[in-house]
Amino acid sequence: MIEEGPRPHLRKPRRGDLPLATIAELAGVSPPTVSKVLNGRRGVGEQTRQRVEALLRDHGYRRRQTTGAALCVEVVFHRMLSSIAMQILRGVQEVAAAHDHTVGFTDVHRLVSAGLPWAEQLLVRQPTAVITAFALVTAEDGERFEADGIPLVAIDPTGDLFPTPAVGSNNWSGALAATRHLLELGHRRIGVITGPVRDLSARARLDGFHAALDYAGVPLDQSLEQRGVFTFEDGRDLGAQLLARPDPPTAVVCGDDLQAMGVYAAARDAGLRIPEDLSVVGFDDVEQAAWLAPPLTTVRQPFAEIGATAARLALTLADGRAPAQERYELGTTLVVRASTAPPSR
Amino acid sequence: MIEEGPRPHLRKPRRGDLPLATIAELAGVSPPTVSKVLNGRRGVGEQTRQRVEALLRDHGYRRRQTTGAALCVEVVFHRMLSSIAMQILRGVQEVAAAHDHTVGFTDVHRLVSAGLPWAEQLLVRQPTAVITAFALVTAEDGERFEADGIPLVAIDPTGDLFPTPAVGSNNWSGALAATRHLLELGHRRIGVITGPVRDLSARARLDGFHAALDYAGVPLDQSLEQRGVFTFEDGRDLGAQLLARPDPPTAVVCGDDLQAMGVYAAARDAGLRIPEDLSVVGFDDVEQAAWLAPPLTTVRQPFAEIGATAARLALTLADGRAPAQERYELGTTLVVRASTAPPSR
DNA sequence: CTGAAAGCGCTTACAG
DNA sequence: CTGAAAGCGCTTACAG
Repeated sequence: MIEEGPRPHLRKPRRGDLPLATIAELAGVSPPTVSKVLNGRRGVGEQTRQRVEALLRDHGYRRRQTTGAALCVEVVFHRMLSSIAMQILRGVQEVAAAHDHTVGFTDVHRLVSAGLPWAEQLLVRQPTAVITAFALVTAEDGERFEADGIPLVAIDPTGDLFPTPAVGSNNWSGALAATRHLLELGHRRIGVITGPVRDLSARARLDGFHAALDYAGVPLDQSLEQRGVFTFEDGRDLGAQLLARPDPPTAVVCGDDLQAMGVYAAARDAGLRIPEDLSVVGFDDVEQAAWLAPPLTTVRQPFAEIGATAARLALTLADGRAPAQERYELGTTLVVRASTAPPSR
Repeated sequence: MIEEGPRPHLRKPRRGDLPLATIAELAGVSPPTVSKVLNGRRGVGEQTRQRVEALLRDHGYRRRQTTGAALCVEVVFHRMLSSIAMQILRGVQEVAAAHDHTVGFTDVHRLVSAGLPWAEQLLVRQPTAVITAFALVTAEDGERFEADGIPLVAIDPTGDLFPTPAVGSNNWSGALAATRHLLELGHRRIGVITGPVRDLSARARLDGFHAALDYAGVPLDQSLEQRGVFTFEDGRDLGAQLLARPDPPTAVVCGDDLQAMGVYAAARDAGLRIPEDLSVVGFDDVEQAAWLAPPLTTVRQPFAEIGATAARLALTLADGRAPAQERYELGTTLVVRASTAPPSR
């Protein structure tokens, strides 16, 4: 790095641009006196203190000479649905604040899309710990953090290719509960729209769906299974395909709430009423789920608690202590609202 | 603060717990050699380097001895609607990253509710700048940051009681455009649901609404004006009151999209179709607005650009440069979707 | 309250 | 590649 002199347009150079001795000279006092003022020590005359303080401020000096890295937990997202990301951030923040840490936020979407090394950015800052809430963490990324002694905790990781501490929720059980709910209502032709099944969470949900059918002795109809990504558009388009079949399903289990909203749109376009003509179940329980018409039956993930657990785990590891466990899978809850009813046929 | 010795349960003491000279002794080398390794200088044998690196790592030392405060822009929220907060954060982050800054996130809801001084938390961290995206900043808060030389930029501030640099959007024009759109469709009985009119933004929207009626020569009917807060529930409840009137409005202008969603619910409950029986206009253009049935006509606020502008302003001030202006009001856009149509009567 | 002197921890420049 | 010596910037302990 090239050493730059103070840039002329700066009124306030960064702290340290001028040695403390120069400040002392400018103030007409000795270096020890400036040092005392800077560190809030007693034993400096009020006038002297004010003169020195003004100079320190003008030159960008700040109280509390922090010598260590920032006490900060970094959370990394990759274009996660905003309301979910926010809940996770709140959970992280609550725990971090209790440990005198602040929370840093990064959305690495563009970096990752461009194939750039997102980890470097975070390493420069040297946070106490890093929590990733997106899937694309490689073993190499993990090693970079390991080498710097910064613990990395993954929220809902795609793969378990390398042994990162991780926090997620019980996707399999959630999908099982959702599907059982439909079976108990009497549905037998149940469609499913999944997220990318390479993701552990999407795969676990699909498996839970299959398991419920299996337990109930309902044969699996592969033609009622649609795979897509976690978007409104895929819910709408794949939902429309299911509903356009000669023998359409009477209910649809969705990979997440966004897809469920898409299915609502597809049902409207097909002239079907929910839940009279079609039952719909989502996954996540985002805030809007309760505001839909009809309010959406869905599987709640405890996002704030996931964030809080990830933060606790990360800070425990940063402390060099052994955590109770390195992998947490928090419970999901079926929230029954008005989008599910017995089939009319 | 009491000086603590290293806690026995810590495997990795914080950097600086041990002087570099001790590491040198443990490694059987001289302090200069350790210094070279620590700073990545050349001229150290490979074996020596590895031995020293291992020791440094074990004792929590980290490369890049950062002596300054973290290069970080802090964004402070107060329970802001998550999808909006996220868009703002993304805008801030883009600009911050371009200036080698990271973004810190704080939701001060609990602190503010408890009457605790939220500013102190941020001052400890000594960020380059602070951006507040909530209303409750007092002149005293402003002075605290001023005293520490940390610029404070407010997003969409409630009041202009003290002269903080601020970034918002043109609420008045937006509401004017929304109301004109309804007038052009032929509506004459137009209801309005507002946010707390103490807030500048809510007040500006109400004034824009009034102005549009005024220009069109449509007399103002005070009984069609409902005041509440920016929530789904208030939209639903106040919307229901409007619709229950003997002479209900044929259209409703809402304070934000959340209230508009509430009005959708109220219309459903009243057996009214949107837009055939009732036109609805929102404000904000949150992501879900396009997914509603019918998709919501609303006024878009450029949240990401607001965040980016706030970050640019904050970093310019932190640099000690004079910004082009200290107050920015970005343009809003009417997005016409399917929730508005000519009145049936 | 104030500062000359000593000290601390790290880095730099240079000799081997 | 390595380290004794000098140096730098700040702080501490103490004398006035």
